[in-house]
Amino acid sequence: MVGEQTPRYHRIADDLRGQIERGELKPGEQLPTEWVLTEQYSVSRNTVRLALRRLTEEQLIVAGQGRGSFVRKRLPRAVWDWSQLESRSKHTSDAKGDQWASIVAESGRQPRQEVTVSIRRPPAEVAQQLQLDPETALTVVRERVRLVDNEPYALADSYFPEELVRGTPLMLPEDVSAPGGVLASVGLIQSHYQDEITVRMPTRAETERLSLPTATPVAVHQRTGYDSDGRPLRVMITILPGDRHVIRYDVPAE
Amino acid sequence: MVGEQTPRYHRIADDLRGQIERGELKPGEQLPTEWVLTEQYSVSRNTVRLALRRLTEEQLIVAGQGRGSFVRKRLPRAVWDWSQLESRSKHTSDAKGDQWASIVAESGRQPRQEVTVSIRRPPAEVAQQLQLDPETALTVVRERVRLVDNEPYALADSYFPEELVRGTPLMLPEDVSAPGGVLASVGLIQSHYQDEITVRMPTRAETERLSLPTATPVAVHQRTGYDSDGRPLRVMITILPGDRHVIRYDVPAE
DNA sequence: AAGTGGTCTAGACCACCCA
DNA sequence: GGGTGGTCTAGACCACTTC
Repeated sequence: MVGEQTPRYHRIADDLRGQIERGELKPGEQLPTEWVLTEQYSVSRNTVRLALRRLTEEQLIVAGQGRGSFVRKRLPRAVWDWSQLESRSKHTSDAKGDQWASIVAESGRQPRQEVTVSIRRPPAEVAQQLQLDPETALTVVRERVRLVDNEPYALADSYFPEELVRGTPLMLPEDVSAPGGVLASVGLIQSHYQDEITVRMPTRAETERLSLPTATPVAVHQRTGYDSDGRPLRVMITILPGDRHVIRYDVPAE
Repeated sequence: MVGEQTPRYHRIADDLRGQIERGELKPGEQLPTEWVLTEQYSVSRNTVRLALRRLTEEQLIVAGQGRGSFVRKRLPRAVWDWSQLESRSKHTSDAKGDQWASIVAESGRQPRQEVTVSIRRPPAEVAQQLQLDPETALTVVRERVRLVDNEPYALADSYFPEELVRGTPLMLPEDVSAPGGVLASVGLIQSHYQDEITVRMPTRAETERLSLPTATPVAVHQRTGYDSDGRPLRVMITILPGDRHVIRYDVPAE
């Protein structure tokens, strides 16, 4: 009853995927319930669930306990231009808030940030980037949840060496975005960034904080800012859900 | 028998994850078989499989039919510096091959590329980037599989407007990497790139071509090259498995 | 041939959402 | 309260790897 060429749940997934791609199942529309699919395909419920899991992993559907499974709405992705973000000249016309908030506001949606500030020993990776001793050094950590229309959109955690920002407004749990970045407001000028982007599945904590659908990968964007002497001033780690973001860079060829 | 606070398979996954993180299960080591885990935790095999699937999605283990489940070896990720890649000045000492091949060779491993060339109508997204009519335009497509020690590592597909490269060596299915990039060798100078990075789960075709473990996300890196007049010359789309790569950029702050 | 993970069945109760 | 997906059981046979 089992061994054909391809597993049954593959073929069920292929069939449903085709219906979605051909538009017979439209974005936002509810799929048949698992029980109905069980009857339609004459298989057990577990087999149906394997097929649905496959589609979930492909970002085609989302399931909610007690609600049903739905064809996923493809939101337009937000574009973050990291070669422009935090550029001083781009902020002359917009002294309040950062580029992210501006972009969101322009598209008619409500940006908001929740900020918490603490002083902590940094994670090993951050300590290395900041050239600090991971055993003894302290960092001021600004953890931000960026929300659009009250939906969590990204996590952005910044780490500053504690000695650099002691006694500055950076240590207040408020939105201190400013022209040239928050560091410029306390007299520290970043002249150069190094960005590193990695891709992975989210941790469970990130899944919760970002309300991520199952099997949504995230980009981890780590930006280290240096002053003109090459001294690291800050590490910012941004968690960008893959379904909501495009990362852009403009690069001169020489 | 069921409803505690957290599902059983969560706690089994947490337990095994802890063993891996504490080093009690070492990279490369085989996990107990599903049958043994069934007895150890006094649960059914399906519950064990749910726990193992969780760890698979977190990239901690890999399973092979007929072989067993193993703690994943964390390969050092390859760093691609896209603000340096294809820079002409960086190639003076290395006339043969691109920066990617150089980096791999320096780490003592064998780089190799498989190239196939065809002339095709471009996908809609590429046509838009190249400012071509998707109905009529033709592009020369160079599809590359980049391998390290004969293991597939990344896919890199380049699209050139057919009229720009007609009759040049670009249309030969050989490795034509050259100082300043392949386009420079036929007299076309890219003065500026626009890069866009997105994150998603791989398609089934990509999973096969890259031999990806289950639930490995990929970064899609799309680079559009422009000449000094702002005319697009090329689109390169690179598929980077998340477990093997770091994308790096150096960005001047102003 | 033995052992492993992959697929599949036919049930059951639980947790959550919505009318 | 009724319906949905989430978790779980106790079996079975298949496909692949290894010996």
